[in-house]
This record gives sequence, structure tokens and C-alpha cells, in this order.
Amino acid sequence: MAGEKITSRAADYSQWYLDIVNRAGLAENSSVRGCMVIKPHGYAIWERMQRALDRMFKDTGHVNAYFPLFIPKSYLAKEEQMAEGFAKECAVVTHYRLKAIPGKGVEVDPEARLEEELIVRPTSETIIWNTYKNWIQSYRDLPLLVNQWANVVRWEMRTRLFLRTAEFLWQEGHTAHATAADAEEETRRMLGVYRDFAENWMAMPVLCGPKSEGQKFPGAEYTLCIEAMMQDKKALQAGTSHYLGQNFSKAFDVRFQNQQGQLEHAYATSWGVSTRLIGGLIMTHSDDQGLVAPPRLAPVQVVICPMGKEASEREASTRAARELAGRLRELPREDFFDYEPVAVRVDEDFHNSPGFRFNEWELKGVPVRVEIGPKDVAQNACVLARRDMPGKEGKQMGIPLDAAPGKVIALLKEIQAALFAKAKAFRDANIHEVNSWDEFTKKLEEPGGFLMAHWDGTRETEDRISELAKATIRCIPDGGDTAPGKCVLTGNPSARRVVFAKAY
RNA sequence: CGGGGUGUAGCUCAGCCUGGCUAGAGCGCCUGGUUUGGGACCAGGAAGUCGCAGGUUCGAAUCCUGUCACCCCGACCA
Repeated sequence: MAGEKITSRAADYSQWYLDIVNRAGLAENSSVRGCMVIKPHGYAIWERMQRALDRMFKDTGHVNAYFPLFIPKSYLAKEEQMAEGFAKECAVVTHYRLKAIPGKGVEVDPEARLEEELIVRPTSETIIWNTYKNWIQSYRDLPLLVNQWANVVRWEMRTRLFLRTAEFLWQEGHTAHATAADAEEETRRMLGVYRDFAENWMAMPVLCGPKSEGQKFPGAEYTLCIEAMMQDKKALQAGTSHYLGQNFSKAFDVRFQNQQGQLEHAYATSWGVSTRLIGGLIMTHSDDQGLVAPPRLAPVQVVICPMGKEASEREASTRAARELAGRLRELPREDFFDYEPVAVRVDEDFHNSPGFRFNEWELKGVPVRVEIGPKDVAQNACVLARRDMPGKEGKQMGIPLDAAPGKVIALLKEIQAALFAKAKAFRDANIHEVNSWDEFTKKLEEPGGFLMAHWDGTRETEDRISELAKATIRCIPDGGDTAPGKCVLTGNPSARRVVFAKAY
């Protein structure tokens, strides 16, 4: 069996990431350039993310719908910023038919050129606002709160599994409102949902706030984001919520009659998170043993490993394991588990040694492992091992089987909280204030992390810093230091500190 | 698009420089047996048009030409 260890974080962080994705069975590169295959274990994480997020969207009044994958090329051009922002990474459909050539396969039928070429959606604002035109006539049609779960394509030059792929899965909310204030409130509200999800489900602390002008979404008035720190201290944009103003309603002429009988363009928002979150989850918690999945999103939350040398021992430990699994599954459903039964798996693979099985489940990130061997059966007990403390220190021996379900649940909750606390402590320890350019460039390299620095607020300075230091403004953090100062590069007056970091 | 590199078994790769007999290893897989509380072992076995197309040669994985694909660095990237 494969006894090889994964590359350590210290030795090669990006190889470590690839090893985790590979060995935990989360995804692999497909034969299609830039496109990944999300494998069952990885997709199961996405399904849990979807389930939790979808419930949060519904709880805030949204409904799901589905819009086309293909968008007429001309639509993209209707909103100028968007055309500029996305033109370079769109896949284009030019034909609608192939010709079979006997013995030679197929070729594009030159007769079948589309009159208007279609682009594969890189995001759906244009097709959706084109549709909203027909849906919105009166202020009574507003707000319109729609979300869609979909795939999108952005033809990236360089890809990394989950973090940046040519095709990825996401959700995109697209809302229409009667007033700017309503739309801005929605933009904020959904950022709050993302923050809640990131922190309470993924156990991933995030900074929240607007993006700089240079980093905002093409077509937005402004973009709010949640920004996380990975274990290599680089930043990951984990979710964005955009206030679009009337840019799209004007581009697609979506007007409604207000209570005074006047026609007005609607106000828009859009917001999204993607399978990139899985990359964030991996890089926030995992260790050199493999994936560490936060209990609320773990596809398998508890694995029970019966063990034994003799057939009779195996039978007895398997019986005890199955019984415990049954009792765990029958526990009352809780919000903590998204009202699902606890995901328990009994590993009856006696063909492999216990050590091998333990390592495999650790690689897969299962938060709690229950071991039941002959010694445990003899005393009606079991051993509990927690994933966030691999090895002996995370083991509790001699837990009576009767008490095990309660202990397991408590342990899952404890691990969820511990992962967040650990990630937050790490992030907080790696946020540094810097006050000069010299300090900026030095601290960016060592110790690295998020740099809170003054910036004069201009696009030119932002571009210059990114060019010189390869660090970008990640966000203008809510609740950050708002005392004025002097720009770290130009010395010009600065209204407040912003977050700089190297980013994924 | 520029620079560099790689295509040999499911995976990772050796062999190529200096052409030669039946193309190899490790891992994985299959069979049988011994094992099992932190990555077990033994024996046997299946598995490759050597990326593709030409060329040179008595003979090509190996040399030459062309071609395709992929990877890395750069450019690009809400």
C-alpha cells in the first residue's frame, strides 16, 4: 500500500497543497486543459457548503433560478467595464454543428457558423439583467432576490486545483432593488452571510471590507469582500459582494415605475462564492498528515475502526462499531450538523493494518476517529482520537461505549471551535503595522502576512506598489485603524490604513 | 506569445549521450499464504503500438526532420 508521506508545508508549500488534494481524493487535473475533475470526497465538501449556504440564502429571502450557460457576445459589450474586464478570458462558441468524416473523426462544419457568436458565461450579470427587463415593471416587483448555482468559465492562463481553474462551480446572487439604499443594504447583508459561513462553518476567520477601486469587480460601483489568510500567510479572496448601482439596469434598460409614477432604473447587487472555498478550507486547517476538515463541513465526520486479529475479535469489534454508528445516526438532528444525521462511517477493511487505516482517514481529514479493538470490547469501551491533534495527545482511551455518542458530538463541536481559534490566532499573529516603505518591503518578505499600511488612495500608487512589491490591497478592513497618516510609498496624506498582502 | 523542459506499464521514473539479443524498476493492481492497537511481509502473476508521422540504418525507445500534447518560468489574471 502507499506508505508515502505527503510533502511537508515547510519543504514546499504548493507541493504540499497538491499532495493533499491528490491524496485526500479531492480533485485531479482532467485531460481538458485547465479544467479539474472534482472527485467524490471533494464534491461532498462542496455539497455540504452548498447545503449550508443555500439555507442561509433562503433564510434571507432569496430564491433559486437558472439562467443559460451561453450568452450572446453582444450582451457583454453592453456594460463597458464588464467587457473590458472579461473580454480576455472568454470561451467563445462559433459553430453549432460538426461533420463526421468517415475514418477521420469529426470536424467543425464550416456551413454551421453562428450568426451571433455565443460566449460561455464568465458570470451572468448580462444575461440576467437582459431577462430582468421583462420581469421588472413596477416597484411592486422589487426587490427581486434571485440566486443561481452554476458553473462558469474563465480562460485562465495558469490554473491551480480549486483556487483557479478554467471552469469552476459557484453560486451567484443577482438582486434588483427600488432604491440605492436597499441595494447597498443587500450588498452588506450578503457579505455578512459569507462572513458567517466562512467563520462558523469553514472555521476560517476573514477580514471584511471594500476592495480598492483597482481591485473591484468590473461593472460594480464598489466591491465588498471577505479575505482570509492561508498558512503560508498569503491572502485568499474568499467571497465578494458587489453593489452594482444602476450600471446594469441602464445597460439593459431595466426600469420600473415608482410609487410616484415615475420611471426609474433599478439598483443591483451581485455576490458569489465558488469552489475556491475548498482550496481555502484546505490551506487554512490542514497539516503535514493530510486534510483537516472542519466538522461542520466534513463529508465523514466520524469514522469507527473496528480491529482484531482473530475472526472472533473482528466480529465482536465490528458489532460494537456498527452499534455505535447506529446510535450516532439516531441522535436528534441539530443545527450544528445542518439538521442532517451525523456522518458516520464504519471502516471494516481488515485487509489493511490499523496503522494504515488510521493514516488514510487522517489523510482524508475525518475529524473524529473511534477505535474499537479487542481490549476495548473486553471493557465495553472505545478510544477517541481527534484529527486536529494527531497521534497520542489527541487520544482518549477507555471511553465507555454508552457514553461515546455524547462524547463524540461534544468533541466534534470542540474541534470546530478549536480550528477557528487556532486559525484566528495564526492570522492575528501575522498582521503587522508598517509605517515606511523600507519596513513594508522587509516585512512583506519576513515575517510576511498582512501588512496594515497607509496608502494615499490613488490608483497610481496602488499599481506602483503592486509592481514593486508584488503585493496588492486586499481590502479596506471594516473596524480597521481609521486614523489618518502618510502613504507608505508616496508620503502623501492617507485617510486610513488598508491591508496589503501577497495573494492567490 | 517569449524562454526552458518532458512525453517509455494505472502512477513516478530509469534506459537515450555511445543504435544491437526477450524494454526495466519502484509503487499500485490480481492470486495464494502469513500478518493486524500508528503507513506488514513472502511467493507468483497480469500489464507498455516507448506521444504521433516520416527519414537514416542490416537493425531505432535510442540518431535526424516534422508534428502534437503536457509541465515549469515569464507575460496574463475581480
